[in-house]
This record gives sequence, structure tokens and C-alpha cells, in this order.
Amino acid sequence: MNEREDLIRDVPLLARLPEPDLRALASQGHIHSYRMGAVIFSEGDPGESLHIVVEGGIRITVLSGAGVEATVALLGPGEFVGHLALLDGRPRSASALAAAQPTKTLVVTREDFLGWLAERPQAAFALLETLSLLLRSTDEALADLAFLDLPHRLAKRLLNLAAAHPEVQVRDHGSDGVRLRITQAELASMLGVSRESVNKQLNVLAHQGSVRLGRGNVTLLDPEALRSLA
Amino acid sequence: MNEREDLIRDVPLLARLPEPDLRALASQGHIHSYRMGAVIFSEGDPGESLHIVVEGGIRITVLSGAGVEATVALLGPGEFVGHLALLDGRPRSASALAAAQPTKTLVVTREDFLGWLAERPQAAFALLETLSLLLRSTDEALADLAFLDLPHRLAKRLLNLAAAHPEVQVRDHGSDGVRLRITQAELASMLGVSRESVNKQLNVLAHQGSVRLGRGNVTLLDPEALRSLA
DNA sequence: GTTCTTCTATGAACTACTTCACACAACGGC
DNA sequence: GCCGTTGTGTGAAGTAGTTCATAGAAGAAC
Repeated sequence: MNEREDLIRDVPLLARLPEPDLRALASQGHIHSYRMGAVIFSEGDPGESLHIVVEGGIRITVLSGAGVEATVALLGPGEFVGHLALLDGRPRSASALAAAQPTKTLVVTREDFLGWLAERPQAAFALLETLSLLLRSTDEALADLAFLDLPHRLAKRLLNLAAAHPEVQVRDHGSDGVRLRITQAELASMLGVSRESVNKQLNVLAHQGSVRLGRGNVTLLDPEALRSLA
Repeated sequence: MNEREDLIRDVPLLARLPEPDLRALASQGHIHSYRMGAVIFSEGDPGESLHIVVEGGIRITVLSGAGVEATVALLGPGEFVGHLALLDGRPRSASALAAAQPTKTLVVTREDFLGWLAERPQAAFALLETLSLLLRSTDEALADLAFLDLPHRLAKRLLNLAAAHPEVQVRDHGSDGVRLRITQAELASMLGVSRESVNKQLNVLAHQGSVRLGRGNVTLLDPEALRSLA
């Protein structure tokens, strides 16, 4: 129980809530396990639950018009998905897949959540603030996509991943860089460009010494250089 | 007072609230007037108020990295801006300008709004639902921008404008179309492409007979054709 | 009216991406 | 060890957008 509570406190959506409220919510959840690649839910499904990553990782994907699958986000422990369905009861707008070997999530159903929320006006207020911040960051991403070219967007995304997803970071042995565990194909579909373009731009950065490339990972060697690009 | 109340009931952010709550909020607002082109607030300003359009229109713009101004949205009567600042207290993420000749807004300050909200748990819940829906539509716009080409995005945007902004619609005399009062430059900056590209694509649609073009307006003649494109 | 400004229209040259094709390296399964 | 799969690296050809230049038409200013 205490483990769950610790977990839920790290969820941005819920982080501002008072301790006893957190405890109450955590106690209503159940832990689910998924094997690698397992479908947690699919686009269009009725949305009835919030999933908080306990262990492993989740890949969020959407299907584009042409049927191309795009990775919208990668979630690690403490991050969550399904908050929209929880609040508005609409169908899932994206699919969620277990991205890492043993993936466990804490599941809170809409019903439990709404009951819990109804008794806690303070919590609703914290949620409003959080959703508002989320909306800002989505708006910013939208503007970036419209106005920035690939070099800028890539630099920005690498920095975001490094900052926001400590779970995909690994301190590189024998080096001072931050290593992101992500493939170039995943980066490409997050940026809305082809895998080849990402590869070429990453190699430009690598020749400048800003990053080091490996199979399934990118190491940021010079965050300052990236920041000045972004 | 009753006029204000009627107005506030049409605001999507607030539409689900019970009548007496609406009345209480409306009574706290003040009407401000702006001449055409006047700055209502600027990107980076401290955000302290919600503006609900009473009369006229507001253009929301952001500055891209290269200093290019982009129109993010056009608001008509009943629509609102500043809800993010109201909820999270962060600086303005965009600028707002009066877009039509006499523009009047009902202004609700953050302080008044928060006080009002604190006494109405039910209202917070309705707001959560609404913000959640807003977040979905922004996410969808993001996916569209990443995966759809201009012809698809343009068709979709025209239909959205026709559906969501009845205030820019005028029933065209002597025709069965819906006329949108918008310039091609505005469309371009909403779509994240150049004005010339929009013009060329609009002319493709015009030759197909789906739209008719005029100075400062686009008339949708065949919404079904557009829908099958989008 | 005449002039000034805004908006639409269109073509030519350019560029940042795309897709396609292929080579090769790393890791996992057996 | 070998082989299948997944991931990276790179070049050639294509394309959807860009910018730049220029023209005309519709309103607004006077």
C-alpha cells in the first residue's frame, strides 16, 4: 500500500493533492501486469480507467489517416495515461502498449475516481491547474511543429526527453552524458518525420559532438549546444 | 445583467454550470471595449483575467521562433480566451487582438473567478470535463499537422470553422453555401503553411466546385465533398 | 473621383523533406 | 556457432512545400 502511495504522489496529474486523499485513491487501485508488446487499450475503446506506470514502460500510439502508426509519447514509471477518458468519459483517442519487458500499471477505474473526486473539492482544483498546464504544453508542441524545422524540433525533443523522462535516462559509464533509451524510429514518429531524416540529423549532431549514437540509444554530450539550437 | 448571463451560458467552458452559479459569475464581470486592432493582452503578460467575447471578434496569435506571427484561433461572440491563465496563473502564452470593429468582452478576473469557484465544487467538475475535451481537440490538431498534407488539413479546417464558428458564417444570398469571413492569409497561419499554398489549394477546390472564393471570404458549396477529402 | 492599402492570383526557382533501395552491424534464439 | 530480426547509415530520385517576384482587383481614405 505504501508503495502505491509513493507512486501516485509522483504522478503530475495528482502530485499537488494532500496526502490522505492520495492514500484513499491509491487504495482503490489494482495492479495489472502486461508482457512486452501487450495491448493495454486500443484507440476507440470505451475509456474507463487511468493507468499509472509502476514498472516498465508504455508506448502511446495513434493511427494516422494513411494507417501509419505514430508514437505520441513514451511513458515511464510515475507517468500515466487515460486521464482524459477518466474526466470526460469519451472513447480512447490513442492506443497504449506495454513497451518494456515486465510492465505493471496501477489501474484506477472511472467510477472509483469520480466517487473519490466528488468528496474532495480541493482535489478537483489541483487537477484543473494540472490540466491547464498540460494544455499549454500541447499548444506549444503544436506551434513547434508548425514553425520549427527538423533540426530545431529534434534538439528540443531530445532535451525534453532528457528532462521529463528520467526513467529512460541512464548515466553513461565513462562519460558525462545522459543516455536516452530510444530508437531513431521512435524519435521519428514522435517528431512526425521519416526515420531517415532523423538519422541524418542525428549524425549532424554527432559530428558536432553534441550527441553520441548507439543501437537503441542516444547520449546527450553537450546539452548547452542543443539548447542553443532549440 | 441578464444579457451578460445569457452570454456566459453560451461559453463552452461554463455551459454546463447551474443557472444561479452562472448568474453569480456574470455579475462579477465587467464589460471592456476595444477598437479594431487593439491589443487585449500580449504574450508574456501576467495572466489575470478571462475574456468572453460579447460583440465583435478576437484574433489569438503567437510569435514563432523566426518572429513570424501566426494566428492560432479566431473567436466570436460566446467564445473566450484566458482560461489557462485563470486556472494556473502562468503568463499569457499568446497575444489577443480585437479583430472586428467594435469588440466588447466580458472580463472576469482571476481573483473573482477563484473565489467563485472555491464555493462551487460542482462547477470545478464541469470545468474538468471541458478542459479534458479541449485537450483532446488540441491533440487531434497535433496529429493532423504531423500526418496530413495541406489538402486534407485545409478541408478539415474549413469544415471546423463552419461548424464551430457560426459567427463568421453568413448565409450567402442567392446560393445554398455557408460563407466564412476569413482571409487566405489567416487560413494560412492557422494551418502553418504559406499564404500562396493556401491560395493554390483553395483554387483547386474552387475548380472542383466545392468552394467559391471572394475577397476576405470563402463559401463552402459542397461540404460533403470536403468531408470526403478530410 | 484618385490614390493607398489590402487581398487574391500565379509562375519560377529553391529547399527540406519524402520514398525507395540497399548495406551492414548488433543482438536473441536455438 | 549460425540465422533471423531489428536497428543504423547513406545515397539517388521525387515532391510538397517554400520564398521571391509581379500583377491585378476590391475597398478605404481623402
